[in-house]
Amino acid sequence: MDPHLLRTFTVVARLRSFSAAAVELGYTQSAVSQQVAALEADLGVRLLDRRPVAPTFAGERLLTYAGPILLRLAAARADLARLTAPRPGPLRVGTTASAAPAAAVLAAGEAVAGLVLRVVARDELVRQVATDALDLGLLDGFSAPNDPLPVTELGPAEITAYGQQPAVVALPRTHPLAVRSALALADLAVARWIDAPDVAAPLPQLRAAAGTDGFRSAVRYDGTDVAGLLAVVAAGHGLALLPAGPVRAHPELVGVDLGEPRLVHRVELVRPTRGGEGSPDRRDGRMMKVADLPGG
Amino acid sequence: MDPHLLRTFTVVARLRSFSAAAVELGYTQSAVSQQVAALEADLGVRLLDRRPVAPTFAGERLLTYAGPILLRLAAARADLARLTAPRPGPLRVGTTASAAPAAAVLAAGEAVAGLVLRVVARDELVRQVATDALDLGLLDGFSAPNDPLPVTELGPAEITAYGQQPAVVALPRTHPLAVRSALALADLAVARWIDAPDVAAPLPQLRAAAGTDGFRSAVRYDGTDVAGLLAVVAAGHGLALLPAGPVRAHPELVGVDLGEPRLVHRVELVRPTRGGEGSPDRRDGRMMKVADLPGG
DNA sequence: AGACGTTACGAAGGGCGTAAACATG
DNA sequence: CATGTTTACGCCCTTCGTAACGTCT
Repeated sequence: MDPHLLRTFTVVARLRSFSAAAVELGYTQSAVSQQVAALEADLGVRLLDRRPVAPTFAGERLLTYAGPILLRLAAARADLARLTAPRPGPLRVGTTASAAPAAAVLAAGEAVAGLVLRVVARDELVRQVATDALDLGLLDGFSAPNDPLPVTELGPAEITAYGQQPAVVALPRTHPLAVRSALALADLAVARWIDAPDVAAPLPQLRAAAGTDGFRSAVRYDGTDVAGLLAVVAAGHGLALLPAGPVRAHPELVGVDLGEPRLVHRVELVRPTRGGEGSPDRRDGRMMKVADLPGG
Repeated sequence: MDPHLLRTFTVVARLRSFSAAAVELGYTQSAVSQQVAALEADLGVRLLDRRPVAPTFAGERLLTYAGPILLRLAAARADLARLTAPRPGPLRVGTTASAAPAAAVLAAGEAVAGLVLRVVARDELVRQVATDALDLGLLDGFSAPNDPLPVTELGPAEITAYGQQPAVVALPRTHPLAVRSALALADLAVARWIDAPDVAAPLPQLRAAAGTDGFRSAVRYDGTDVAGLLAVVAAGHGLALLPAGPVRAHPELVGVDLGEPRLVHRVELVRPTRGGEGSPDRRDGRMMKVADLPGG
């Protein structure tokens, strides 16, 4: 299973075309055809249906492996390259949207020879730090207090807690529950929620944390900015679990604390391991107490 | 970065000899030398010191990537092979030592055309299920209630909660704390502990969960059986955090519940994904409520 | 001198491109 | 018939083994 073939296969599957893949990869169409045939012969399974081109079931399955494998290969190469020649140029910091305020603070302290701040999606962030497209990443998410965020490990990367703040249920001031001082998550399962996976706590995670079904939503918010979502909540379209900071700063909203299970909004720092050897035991290193962040 | 070269490199690094690696891999010494040279040329770094043969710093680094990459490649191949031809023969169930009782129960229900029960280490278990050396695995560990155990993902494997039981602090009956009905983990940081990472909750995990240092130990227990460790605790060598079942069954020991942070002993079922496509969202699927197991 | 890794060289195999054949709508 | 994939074939490059050559103890 040559990574070369694997890569070609993934491109063909993505573009759903041998010829388009050939162009993207700089091969002839014939070569691509041969590579796919070779991979299929090696594995003894048909991976792609032709005309129209689409992955078979086995092909879909292989795709779930191929991505991580190719990513790790790239990460390994990038890591070794970093060891030999230190990169010149500005510090490239990546951040997920909701961690951007934390990134700004961090960058203010570190900025020396220029700075590039780039807002990227969660998966992209880890990928880019691993492949040396970023020097540093800030990742946000929701978890139990002092619990690490789930991050797919790609090699010896250091992931350290950077800060956390309480997560609160965002409610319009006029909402009947807005007067309460605390709310149990399970009691909110029947409420109407806004599905905003990139900003608020994802609804599946709420279901898991509460151990119940529910948390249904009629409104989906696909943006990455808090301000927009806050407006949607204020308009009464539904609830959302958000970092306390921005909710409390909004004039028309109330942020109500969660009783058990408590959740926090957490920011973690991702960076390539520098001095030490091997990957640190993530479980040990990350469940420590961390300073609470002030603003969102 | 051909996996072939990667594999050769890891073998040379492990055996610390080009010639021995050549024998193990079925190549000539010359070929091994050329492969290593090719890999070094490709990456632009010296990976091995010669005479004596030992990985350089960059080599050590590469080794941390190579293992997972080669494992995933093997897992992918095994997975696709499983899709095409269903394996004949007995059901091969692997289990970590402390999950063996659960495995026995499970096996009793499933046994049809023979059964092989194999006790293996934690890492081996996941590895063997991924590479189709096992059909099924039972994995144990300690975590917060209803929290998944941390398992390195190797592909679309289904990891489901199988059961859990409270974790208790094992104390000799004569111990001053044995009369308490519950104990806070943080208060036990100064006690003497037994370091038994394969049976009891690992001390680093306790430190992490309590958010404090401490949990020092003078005695280490390297076995995988609970009975032996229970005897060591009964002899007064120190404390250990263990599943409630076996502790309560021991005549000379008392098991005291934990206050916050509460911990449970958990058993999870690992098996290759059957019908569905892609890997299920682990975070969603696994934080569900699970039945409590009776015995340990 | 002996053990072990490297280098030189020739043979076999694999992989790519060109071009012709083939399938599908 | 047009578009797009596969097959045939020749060339080149890679990689292995044999064997001669360093080099360290």
